[in-house]
Amino acid sequence: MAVPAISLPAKITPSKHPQFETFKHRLLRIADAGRLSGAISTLDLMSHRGIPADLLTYSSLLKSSIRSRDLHLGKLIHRHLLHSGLPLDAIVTNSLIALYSKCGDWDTACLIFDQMGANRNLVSWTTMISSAARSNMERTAIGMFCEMLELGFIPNEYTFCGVIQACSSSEFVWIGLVVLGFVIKTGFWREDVAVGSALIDMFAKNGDLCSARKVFDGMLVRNLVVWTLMITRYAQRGCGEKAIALFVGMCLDGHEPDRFSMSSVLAACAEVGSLQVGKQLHSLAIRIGLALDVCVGCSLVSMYAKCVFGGPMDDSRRVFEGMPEHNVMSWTALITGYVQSGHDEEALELFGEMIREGEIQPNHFTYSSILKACANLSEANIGEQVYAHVVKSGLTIVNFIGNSLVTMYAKSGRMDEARKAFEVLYEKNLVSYNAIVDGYLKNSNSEQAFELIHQIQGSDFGASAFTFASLLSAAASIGIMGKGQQLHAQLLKSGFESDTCISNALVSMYSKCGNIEDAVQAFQEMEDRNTISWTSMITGLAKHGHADKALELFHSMVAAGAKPNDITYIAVLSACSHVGLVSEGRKHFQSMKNDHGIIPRMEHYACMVDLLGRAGHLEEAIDFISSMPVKPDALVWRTLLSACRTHGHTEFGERAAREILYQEPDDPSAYVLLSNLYAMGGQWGKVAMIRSGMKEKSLNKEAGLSWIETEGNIHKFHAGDTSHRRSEEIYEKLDELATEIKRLGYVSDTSSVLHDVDDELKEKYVWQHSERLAVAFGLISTSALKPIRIFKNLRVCGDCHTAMKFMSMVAGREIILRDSNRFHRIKDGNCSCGDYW
DNA sequence: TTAGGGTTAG
Repeated sequence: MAVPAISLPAKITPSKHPQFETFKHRLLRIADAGRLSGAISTLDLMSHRGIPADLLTYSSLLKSSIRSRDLHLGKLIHRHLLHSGLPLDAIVTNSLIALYSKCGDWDTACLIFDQMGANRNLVSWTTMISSAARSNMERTAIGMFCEMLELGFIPNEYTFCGVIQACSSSEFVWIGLVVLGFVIKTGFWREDVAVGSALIDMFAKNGDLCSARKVFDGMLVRNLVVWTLMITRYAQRGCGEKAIALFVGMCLDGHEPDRFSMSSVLAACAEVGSLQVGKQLHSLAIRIGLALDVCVGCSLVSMYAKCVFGGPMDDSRRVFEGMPEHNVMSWTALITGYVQSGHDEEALELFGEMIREGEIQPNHFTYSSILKACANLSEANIGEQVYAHVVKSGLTIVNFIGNSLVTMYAKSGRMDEARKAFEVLYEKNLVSYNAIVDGYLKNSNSEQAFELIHQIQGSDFGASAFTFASLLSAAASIGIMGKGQQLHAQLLKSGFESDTCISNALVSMYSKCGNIEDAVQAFQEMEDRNTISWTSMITGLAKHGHADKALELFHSMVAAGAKPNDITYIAVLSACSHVGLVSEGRKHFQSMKNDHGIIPRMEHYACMVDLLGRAGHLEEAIDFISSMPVKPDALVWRTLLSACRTHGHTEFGERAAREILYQEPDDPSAYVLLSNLYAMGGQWGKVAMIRSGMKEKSLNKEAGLSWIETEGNIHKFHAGDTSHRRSEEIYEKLDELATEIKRLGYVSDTSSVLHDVDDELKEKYVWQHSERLAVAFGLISTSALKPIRIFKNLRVCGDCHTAMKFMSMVAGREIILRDSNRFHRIKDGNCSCGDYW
């Protein structure tokens, strides 16, 4: 249908009415102050008295209604404009387009734009393109940009901003690169801050921080907004150190930080975990009068929470209490801080306080954090009560609340309920899938997990950098390297491979799948390394038993100026403990506190106990525990108990078990470790007592499970399993192996068998352990050239470890076993752990 | 007198 074009008047005759100037002045004042409700009555009064307003006034009023996104008032002004009978010029028509498109009435905007016909100018096109880009109609925006070019319009810096924004979506980045060619020719990217910002954002959103930085460095003019943008993107992409460095550069360049840049750099600082930098930023915020800003306040609360690593929340609390007013965000920031730093009970208390005060209603973020606290505490019952509140507030369709519910059930081991919550989710996203997959993995149901991973790949989430990172971590946790390699190949085509998060996920995937060589390669190929990259590599090397290389890499990390965090130190300490470098470990533990200001968490203390205990320094381990400034938790005692079991120290072992059971009376692992310890010493009476105690409490030892991937399928085995379709062949292979390795001198060590039964039966028990079934299956079903990769949910048993060394000799195959603790690379009768594990 | 860029909590 042809739409008649609006004809423009040759000249607008100015109003001659004596009161015109007075009213015009009043209207412009109203528009300036944004008090638009008065404008309509003034317009009414003017039309009543026969005083026409002019187009300039209407434009100002429209601009003001656009600024406040007030479509209702904008429409009233539009109606007045039509009644005035003034012939509309391009300027006021463009303002109308902007009004409707920015307020979400896209159809009306299009109608007005269509009616303009030949009178459309560059501003009309630009308005439409920018609005489409902002409303997630990237395809429309790009289509209009092309149409505009065909009509002969030359885009200016405003137009480029709009179209570049549209190209930020990963699907259209390739068009963005074509547009970049244009922009480079015009020089806009260097001279115009908005074009530069749009480009930086396009690259940053697609994970290419290097190109974003190149644009930033090439810009001739930089204002606070551009600096802030670059700082924010670094912070969001896990490059906290760079964000902080840039913030310093910004201040040196003479820009005083505002609430935006301050909030972002605080987030960066939280990510890096540097309390020292955080405190400096806090005092800067106080000096320049930003500390009382709500936004900055929230960032301070969460910065302190993240930087103390589970230590006291005093600083966060003080900032919160010093805030002049509280809103739902500040409450949520504090509650989330408590949850993130492991103070789940306090988080629940605070939530109760918030509800009791009743002035501020929790929102979806608050609920999500509280559900997480319930998950951590395995308090599914309280969680259900919280969820009742969610239902009442009508927030059930908020995706991540549903996800938190799934996580909560999954963490409490209630997988049926988790699955139900997952199935009824209003919208399933990757986080939902990750929550349920993770639940299945933790509860040893790899088939269900694997099936869901297939579903994820078949779904149309659209591959984003985040998708890849999640899929890689799913592949890593279950150990399906085939899937991980497929993802790696897809990544190379997708253009995400330069994303630091992705590269980190690749390093971790390869190392968790037992392929340390490819992990090292992925690490070496990285363009940008952050704390997580270094930490992942150090962890990988440590788990694979390359403690020397792990420590060497740690020194390179520090030399390269990257800042180790609490997790880095867990890797470093565990590297020392895996090879028994006791004094080196002690040194690192001191340096962590003294040189890097990292307050040790329970995990660090447990690492130290592990280091001392494994090396047989049990007395020192006990002394170390007594000297701890915080009350040792069950993890610390469990670590000691495990060391006592290794070294057969019954007295300390009993003490450790008492402490564990005092804190966690239903912990099956304490019973199992203790009964293993008694079994080692042949104290069968005590073993029987423990077992009957467990039976009374109906506690079950976590079942040992091993699995192996062949051609994308997971084959899972439990001890004595006969359910596999090739079970007969598997047992035949096992028998064959048994004969051969006994000839080579293998003698079965049955001390890990709990039962007081005769030796022959014990031998049968260990011989059918899940890891051996998996190895036998690997031998009959995989190529002789590749290593056999086995995964086990618990620690490998001593006898299986010995048997596998013999098996690697007779079969001439390398066996790579990942147990719950580390990797064992077994070749020609030797294991990379050096039998120290 | 019309068109463009940045912020906190999951």
